[in-house]
Amino acid sequence: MSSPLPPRCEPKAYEGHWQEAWEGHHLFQAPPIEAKERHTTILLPPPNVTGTLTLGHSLGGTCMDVLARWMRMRGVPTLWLPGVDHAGLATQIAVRKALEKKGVNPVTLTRQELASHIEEWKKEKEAYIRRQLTAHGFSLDWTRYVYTMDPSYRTAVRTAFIDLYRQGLIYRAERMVNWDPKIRTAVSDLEVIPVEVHGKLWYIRYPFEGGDGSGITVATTRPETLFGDVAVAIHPEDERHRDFIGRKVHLPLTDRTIPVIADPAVDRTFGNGALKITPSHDPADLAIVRRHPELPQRRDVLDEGAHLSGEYVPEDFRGLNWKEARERVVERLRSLGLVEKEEPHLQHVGHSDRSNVPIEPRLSTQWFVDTKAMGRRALESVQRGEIRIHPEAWTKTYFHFMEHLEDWCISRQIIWGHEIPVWYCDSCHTFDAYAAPPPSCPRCGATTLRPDPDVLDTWFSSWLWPFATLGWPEKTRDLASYFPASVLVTGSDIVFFWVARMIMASLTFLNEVPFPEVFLTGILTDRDGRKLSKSLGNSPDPLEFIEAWGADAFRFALLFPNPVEQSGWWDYKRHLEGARNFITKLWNVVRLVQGSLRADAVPASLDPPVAANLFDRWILSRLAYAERSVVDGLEHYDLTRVASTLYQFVWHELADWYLEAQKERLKGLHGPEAQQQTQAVALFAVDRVLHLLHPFIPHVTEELWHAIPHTGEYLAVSTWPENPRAADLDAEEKLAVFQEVARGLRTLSHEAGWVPTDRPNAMVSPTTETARALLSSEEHRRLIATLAKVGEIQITAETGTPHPGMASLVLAPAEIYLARREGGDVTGAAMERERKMLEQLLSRSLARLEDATFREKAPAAVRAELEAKVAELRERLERMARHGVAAE
RNA sequence: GGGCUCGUGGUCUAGUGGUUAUGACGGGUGUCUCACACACACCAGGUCGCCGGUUCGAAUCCGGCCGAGCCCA
Repeated sequence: MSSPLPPRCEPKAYEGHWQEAWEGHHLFQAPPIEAKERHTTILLPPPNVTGTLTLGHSLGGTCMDVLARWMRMRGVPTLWLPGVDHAGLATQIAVRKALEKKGVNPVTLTRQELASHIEEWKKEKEAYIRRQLTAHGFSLDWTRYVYTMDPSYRTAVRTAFIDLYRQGLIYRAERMVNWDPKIRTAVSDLEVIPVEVHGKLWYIRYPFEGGDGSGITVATTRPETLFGDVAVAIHPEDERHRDFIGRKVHLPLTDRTIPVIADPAVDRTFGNGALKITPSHDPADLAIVRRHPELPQRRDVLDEGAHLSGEYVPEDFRGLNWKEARERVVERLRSLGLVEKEEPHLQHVGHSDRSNVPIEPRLSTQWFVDTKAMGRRALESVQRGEIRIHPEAWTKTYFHFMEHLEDWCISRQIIWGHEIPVWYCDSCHTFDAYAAPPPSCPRCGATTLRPDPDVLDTWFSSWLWPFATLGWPEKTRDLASYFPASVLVTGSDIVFFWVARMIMASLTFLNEVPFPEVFLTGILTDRDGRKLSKSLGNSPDPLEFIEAWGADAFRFALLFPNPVEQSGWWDYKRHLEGARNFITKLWNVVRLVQGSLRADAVPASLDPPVAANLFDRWILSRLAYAERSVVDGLEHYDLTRVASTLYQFVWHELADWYLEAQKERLKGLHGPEAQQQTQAVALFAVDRVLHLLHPFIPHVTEELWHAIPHTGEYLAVSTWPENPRAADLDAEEKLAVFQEVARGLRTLSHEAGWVPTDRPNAMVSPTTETARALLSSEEHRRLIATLAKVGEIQITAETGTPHPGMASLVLAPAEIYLARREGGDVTGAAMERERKMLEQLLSRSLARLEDATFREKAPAAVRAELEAKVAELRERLERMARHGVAAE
């Protein structure tokens, strides 16, 4: 027999204890299994070691833990593998910032020194992240922990690169790339965020060569790039400028002339319809010069840090950053009278996701992945249903993205990351990819090979996550048994960054989709709608919530009452209080049952005990319904619905009605036999509900399970109930009547101004067979009286009769009467409310029934149903009328 | 500019052709009833964004409008 539960639920008293016990007993270690054996693998998106976990991680992690624990309880070998991502650029930036704060100038550090600072940072964050994950109670297999820079993971990255390179799917090329001038690296298309900027549009006159000062006026938002202009372009059919085609204009502030050309890509509605062409600093301009081979194809005037530089820039402008340069250029043009007008201009300027500075389009030599073929396969695998995305609406977005996929720029000019495994030979001017540093050039034998100085985009390592974590390219046992994964749960913000690329990688390297199901959660934001992030400093630390409310309440609060897919502001207080209150309710439910157990109480078995009375039958029926609903919800990843079902069941069925009704029997007030029977059913219900809730709130359920009779060591690995039982409709119908009568009496009592201790006497006259049978039981009558806080309930066969001195209410199954309070007035408000509603309903129903087309076209069943309803309403209203509540 | 979502009581939300429109929070009133005031009981609060269509019947299906959000240019 267990010791009594403390009156209050104190998560701190047991959460850590169970976390240690679970891990100490290796409950979450995935067992070795055969290649095709049934299993569940859940992919934990590896958090970045850049920082620590945010609420978004808590949400996703909770969803995953629910699935993992559920499957484990069903006896399925389950792998949920933890790990962290080195997050190259993000981490490098974070460490540099931290160093600057400490007064260290990161620029003075060598590559090695900076790397060791980053390594130190990583160790610290890694430990904290692990603490955070553990504190949530996540059932991760820590024996398989992976870091994306582990030696084996390095091998995977290198193998993937070389493989694609050999197939010609990775290539090196000079392209217009998105250049981050602050960090001085290329970034991929996905890392460019369009930002609305209130800029200006300058109208600048480019005078005709040798002319009278007249010229063509171009409109530009970037006057500082003027030195890189190679032409002025107009639309070939633009009447305003057509005559100028072929003429030359003087490029202001220089001694050069450039031609006026015609190109259909020019937007006639922008400015005056004349466009300055700067091929080195604008992708659209580059496209135009490619169609005009007679023009210079390249004329760089901005360096890697977005400063004016190079031979085309006049001496006194060199070295200015783009902002200063813009001012200086405009000023000079103005003094020359070449600025015709300037107007405010709202534009979208691409900003770097990482450093938040405007992206400079820049011609640069980079490494790319050719995504055409793999993108197509990844698209088709979803089209064919080999991968299903939830919520389904995302499928369309995925298709749209995959249909417009561009090649992926994977080289980054930073130090933190996986090196590009390519070496250059300066003597024979060749390069190649190698698995290990080559001692000499295989072509010319030179021993002075130079490694590529760049590193790979972090996503080039994380896209291998589903299999690199299992040992690929080695043919490991884990890879054979636990790949592919069963499900991926992640935020909808990385569908393109990560999900799409993992699908491409798995199809490319293993010829298989990485997971059949993708479950996307919403993105939690702050009150202003900004995504929670460590760098913005707007994300609370999950540990704070766990500390204050307990891990279980925190987990439950993330899933309930709002749907997991919902993005937006998470109302902490409201959610956490609700979850805590629910857990307290559960605690007290178990405490009541446990506190009244007889010494002979035995653990619940898998089969339900024999029901001794109506309430037993009813709760077993409701429990069976809850179980079916929970399994159905879990199978459809509808975790919020499951949480809600369990909330309703525990609170409003088990606690509010079953335990209230059975309390006396449970406590032995009706003899040992009744007590024993009731306790068997109560224990069964409690045992079941603890199982059902365990995936959601593992700690408190484990704690409570150990406080009641149980078999087995841990609830975490106890057997999930899988024997669906049918509903007991007869019991449900009877209980509905029971509840209606009890509620009616409460309403009357409250209305008459009675307080619970008054116990006014009541009278009930049943009007249906069910009600008559139900109320013929002395025990039922007594229970209704107890639950409704009334005194004696007298049964009368008389109906439709007002009793002097009593307030009455006409319900469907019965008419109820309650003694009036001395001096209290009886308004009859409840009856009046009811009557109004019924009359409304009646007139609406009659209108439909009298409609000729309805009678002609509606199905017979619908008609019959409506007719029955009308008859019932009429009958009830008539009885009400006899109670003195006349129809208007 | 293109694409995708979504508009249901004060707030959040369930509900894909016939229901007395679900629940939670919040609000009001009463109660410390021996598991729980982190509770119990009762009550108030909705023309389901607007207009039109389909249908015997629309919160639900279709079209338009208005509004909000997300993604991609």
